[in-house]
Amino acid sequence: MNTSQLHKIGVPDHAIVPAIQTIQQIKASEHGREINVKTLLAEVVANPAAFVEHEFCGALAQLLISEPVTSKREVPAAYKTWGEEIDPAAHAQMRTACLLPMAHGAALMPDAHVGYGLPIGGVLALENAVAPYAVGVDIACRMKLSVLDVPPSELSTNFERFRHAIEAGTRFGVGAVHEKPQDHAVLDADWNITRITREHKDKARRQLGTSGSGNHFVEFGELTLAAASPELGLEAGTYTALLSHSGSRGPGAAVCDTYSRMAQARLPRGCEDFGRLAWLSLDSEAGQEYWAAMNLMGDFAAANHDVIHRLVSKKLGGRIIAGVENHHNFAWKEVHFGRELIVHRKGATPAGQGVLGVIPGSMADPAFIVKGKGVADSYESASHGAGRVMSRTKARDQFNFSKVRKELEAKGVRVISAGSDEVPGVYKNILSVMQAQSDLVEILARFDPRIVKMSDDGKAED
DNA sequence: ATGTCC
Repeated sequence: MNTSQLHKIGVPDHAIVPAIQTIQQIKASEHGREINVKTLLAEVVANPAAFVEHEFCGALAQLLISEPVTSKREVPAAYKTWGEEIDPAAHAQMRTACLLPMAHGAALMPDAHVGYGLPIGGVLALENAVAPYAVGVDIACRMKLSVLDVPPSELSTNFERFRHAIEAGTRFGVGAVHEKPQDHAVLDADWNITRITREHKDKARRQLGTSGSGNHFVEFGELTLAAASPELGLEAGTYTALLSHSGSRGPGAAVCDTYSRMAQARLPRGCEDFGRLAWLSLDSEAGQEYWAAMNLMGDFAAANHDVIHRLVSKKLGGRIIAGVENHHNFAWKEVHFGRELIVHRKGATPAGQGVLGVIPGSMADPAFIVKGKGVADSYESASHGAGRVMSRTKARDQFNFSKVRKELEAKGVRVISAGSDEVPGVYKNILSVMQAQSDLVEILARFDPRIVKMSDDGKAED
């Protein structure tokens, strides 16, 4: 039996080596070949007390019984909150996260709402451990904005040209792929670092350049700079820009699922009820594997946006003259308060001193290019958007998209497609959210959406 | 947010 088979029958990390030694002793013994070691070890794991006198399994059983209890923190780590009117359930999730044994601290962004394990809009700093659901299902869900050398006046006069560029350049929906697979250097990376990335490489190839579902979008809009920006390399003025919101699609979801299951199965005694907040030590093999796979998914998600922008700008016949991009579901090794920490941002924008990012509002409201101020208490983070105020199911009951579409057209926003669960009314006011984090980020430019495409299957969660 | 092997 190998390590992963032993994990599968419930042998904890610290008992793997003794378990292998036990198997070797059994196999070397007189009747060893007649014994089904897998069944035997499973019985020992299930009820170690019954095996303490066992000829071969006694030592292993004793080790399993004396398995140390890992204590939750007695007092939760502190976290600071930006913004008002955050769901008490999101605060409850954050307090639970702050009880993790290796929690250093956390922060809640003004767009926070309930998610699996950690709230979306949550920042969590752990010591030497990574929690897959504190990164999120969509590993490296991210934003990319490209400024194009196309006059912005075209946005209102030439809808068909922009619509065609989006429709031809990307694909929407759960499971969406490009019929003609695209290529990118990320496919030359080593996808054999883990079994799950190896098995998803072909799907990654087919999904390069796709936008998925839920809150993901591709849109054209008008970018306004009130002043020249040396950071962006642009003069004051208005520009046509392309903005996309997508992530690591199927491969990233598979990585999260695989390693979160593994982490949950290995929660130590005393910590079983952390559920989806389960973590992997970076000293463990599984932790190292997740870290490597997560980083590959970061590169894949960036490549995904690269391909979207390459294809859409080519179909449009425009040239990219400037741009900004950032992950907002990811974990980084960073130094804060003089310590190296694993900073998880799940629906949070990196906002270190001088770091650029994009924070979108909704299809009817502006997105902002921001520059971080490096505030320590937020672990140098900001929100990743406006934040939902309404569940998707409630939104689908409450809104009729064809009616909303007309209202949006009156405001100068043309929607190619979208679901009723993504109408502007399901989001907080982005201007209030930006106000609530004005100490965290400075606004460099404003992007007003004009031509929007989202998935219309409206089934996914963010 | 994903895809249909808990």
